Amino acid sequence: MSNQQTVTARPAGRPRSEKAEKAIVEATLDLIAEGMGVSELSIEAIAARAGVGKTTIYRRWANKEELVADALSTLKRPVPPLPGSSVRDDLIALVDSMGGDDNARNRCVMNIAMGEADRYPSLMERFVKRAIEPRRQAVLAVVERGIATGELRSDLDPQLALAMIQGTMMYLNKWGPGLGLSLGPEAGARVVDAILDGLAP
Amino acid sequence: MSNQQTVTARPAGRPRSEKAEKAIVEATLDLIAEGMGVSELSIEAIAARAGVGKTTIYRRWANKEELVADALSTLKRPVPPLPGSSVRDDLIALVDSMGGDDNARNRCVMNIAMGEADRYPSLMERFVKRAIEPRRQAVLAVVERGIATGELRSDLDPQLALAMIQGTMMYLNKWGPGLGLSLGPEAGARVVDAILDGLAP
Amino acid sequence: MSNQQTVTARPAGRPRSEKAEKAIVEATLDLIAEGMGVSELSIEAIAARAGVGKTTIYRRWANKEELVADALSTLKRPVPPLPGSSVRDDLIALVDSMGGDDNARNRCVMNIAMGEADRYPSLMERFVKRAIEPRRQAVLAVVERGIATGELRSDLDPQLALAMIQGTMMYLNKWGPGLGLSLGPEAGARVVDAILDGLAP
Amino acid sequence: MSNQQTVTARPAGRPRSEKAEKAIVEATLDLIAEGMGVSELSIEAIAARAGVGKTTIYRRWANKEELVADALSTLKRPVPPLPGSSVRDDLIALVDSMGGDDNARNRCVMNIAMGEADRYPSLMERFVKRAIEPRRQAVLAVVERGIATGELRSDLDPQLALAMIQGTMMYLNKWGPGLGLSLGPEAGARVVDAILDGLAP
DNA sequence: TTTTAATCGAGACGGTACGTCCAGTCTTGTC
DNA sequence: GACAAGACTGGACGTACCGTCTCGATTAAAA
Repeated sequence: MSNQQTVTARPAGRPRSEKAEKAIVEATLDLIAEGMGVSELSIEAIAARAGVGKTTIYRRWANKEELVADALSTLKRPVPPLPGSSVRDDLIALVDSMGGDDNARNRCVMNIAMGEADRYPSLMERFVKRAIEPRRQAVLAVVERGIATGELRSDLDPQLALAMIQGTMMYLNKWGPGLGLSLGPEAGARVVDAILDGLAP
Repeated sequence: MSNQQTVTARPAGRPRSEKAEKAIVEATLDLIAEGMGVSELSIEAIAARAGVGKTTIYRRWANKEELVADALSTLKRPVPPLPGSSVRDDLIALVDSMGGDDNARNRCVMNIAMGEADRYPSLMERFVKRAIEPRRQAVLAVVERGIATGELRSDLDPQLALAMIQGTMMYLNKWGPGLGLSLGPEAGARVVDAILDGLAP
Repeated sequence: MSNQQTVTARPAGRPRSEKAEKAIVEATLDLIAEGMGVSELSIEAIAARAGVGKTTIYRRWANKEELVADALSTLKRPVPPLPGSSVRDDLIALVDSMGGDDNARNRCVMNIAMGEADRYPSLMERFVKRAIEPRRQAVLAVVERGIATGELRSDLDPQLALAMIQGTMMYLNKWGPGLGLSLGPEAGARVVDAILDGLAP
Repeated sequence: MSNQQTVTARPAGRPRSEKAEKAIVEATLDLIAEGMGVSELSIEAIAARAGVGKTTIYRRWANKEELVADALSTLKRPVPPLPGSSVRDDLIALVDSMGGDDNARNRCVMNIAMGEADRYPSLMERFVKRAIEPRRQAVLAVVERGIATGELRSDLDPQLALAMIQGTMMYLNKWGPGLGLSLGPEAGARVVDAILDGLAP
């Protein structure tokens, strides 16, 4: 008689609440944004803030790191569209998109997360894969195209170029404010020019 | 006549044991080196490892961060002696001294610490002051001297140059190994040359 | 219609484990019986002995006194059945039941507890209410019945009589052994007779 | 030659300060009188209150019990002078002297001490010897004299009589207030008469 | 007068237990 | 079954005292 059969068999029982999931992720990001570091973060605090039982969290994530990694992934900024007019313009676009974030919470969370990333192996792994790697690939592509078009030196090691570009950006991101160097909208061009031209006269 | 007067009057009571202090710091570094992150680190474990009462720790440091900051400070690598022959040689010396550390434990601890640093405000502050800032000053001095002697472009923003040099080094330090770029002895020159010459042909 | 309503609504969440509660009380009594005084008793030792987390203890009792008071209450010896044949027989029954306790642990615990009782106000209060007062009431009833039936002097102050009976018993209980006066089975009658007849010829 | 010889050779070095000793005992009694039980009492608190180093306490007493026992001994009330006119008068004098104490602190301390006494073996032993036993001997002497003079029954067991007298007094001392029975000046006679006459008509 | 030696106060030492907090798991009744 | 609520064991937290141990400074008899 009843041979009703879905392809991906919907499991019996009450389905998991998407609302709860969203509330948990939001609560996690809120708490991080409020200055709570990843290790100060407590599952209990997240559950309370999200109005959710601890079980509901542990049913979805094995531990805090998994949860935080997932939560941060929801913030990953997509690589910005590149004008493509020149290597310089593309890099400026990338630098600018890195520095500014309209959403204060997101920037705050990203900064905190970056700092803690390498203490939490699985967080690191996931976070790198979803948020860092795509950006790296984009920069790498620009560099390689530049070498091909002759805009960049032909003997350049792409990885080293990458290190210069991203390292400088990250350094400024982290220490810049304390040095009177902000990554404001007009600063992108200056930074990119310095990298392109080098220090020697 | 005898108005002899000690400058800093020794406080009453039994003086604090330097041996205990040393044991605590060593235990802390050992545990960090064994892979225990700063937040996994427990005062009780440190006390047990050091063969010391918890009180003896709390008498000296208000909390874990203070202790870790102090412990890390004992590892601060001195800025290497600079040859002074040229900006290039000086920078190579600085880059090389950053990459390598004979003591495996120290390198391990430093790496872990750097990663966690900005999650612990006071740790950060102290650590920066004692271990980062001296190095920054050294690089800055080299850059400024280079501008003065004409070895570097005269229109260079010293802070921006700093960001390029240190940012690149830190990036390579952190991500380099995973990219096939090690900061080995011969690599220093390549990196410094790339920075000095820039990416443009 | 269906306005069915339980009087005391069962609270949400997992109910407290009766097994744990029992284990805690037993562990407490065991430790006291093993000679540990109330103040030597440590919550940690109780938790370990009971195989229970400290939290589980603190969830139920605010502090050591509350726990000990409750634990002792479980030992309260019921007032023995009184023959009722005469005041003398009833008092002998009461005196006898006080002296002997088949359960060595219980006697030990009671003795220790009695000694410490008045140092712990709340312990005292609870312990008196549950273990002392019923006995007092029983003696008082016997005395008052004796006055009514003419077995005791009609001008007797019942409270004073009570003091004589129980004070003498307690004194013997505490100091008797050191004076060659035990409250053995045959002794009850002698004591009661002395109290009834007075010291005067 | 040097035949100089003191009987009790005064030891070399600075003699112990009597002032410190007195201050320690006073501080101990003060703290007990302020409601601190013997086990709540801390050596550190005593030292602080007495303005004395902990060493100075431990040099004189091996532990808290020894100190408390000694401190209480300084409060021992002497057995009152007995009129000697009759057993009844003597007992009344004894009962009265037990109930009242001009010094509120002393009474308070005694009450607390009595309650805790048997939890601290050495305290108990010393306290009994110095404060309880003399009184017991006095009562015993009165009883034995009474038997000899015929004021008391000739077949009386002196120890049992003792138990009745002191047990009743102690019971009233402890529980009396809560029962509306105080050991005030006029009450002594009533109590003694009840004991002497017995409960039977 | 100068030792010499035991005392003093202060306070650090290695420990034990405190009462709190949270992790990660388990157990209810309801949806 | 998933859900919230909340109990469970376990373990680190930072505090308070324990009884012991240095310290430099007194203090008084012996040399």
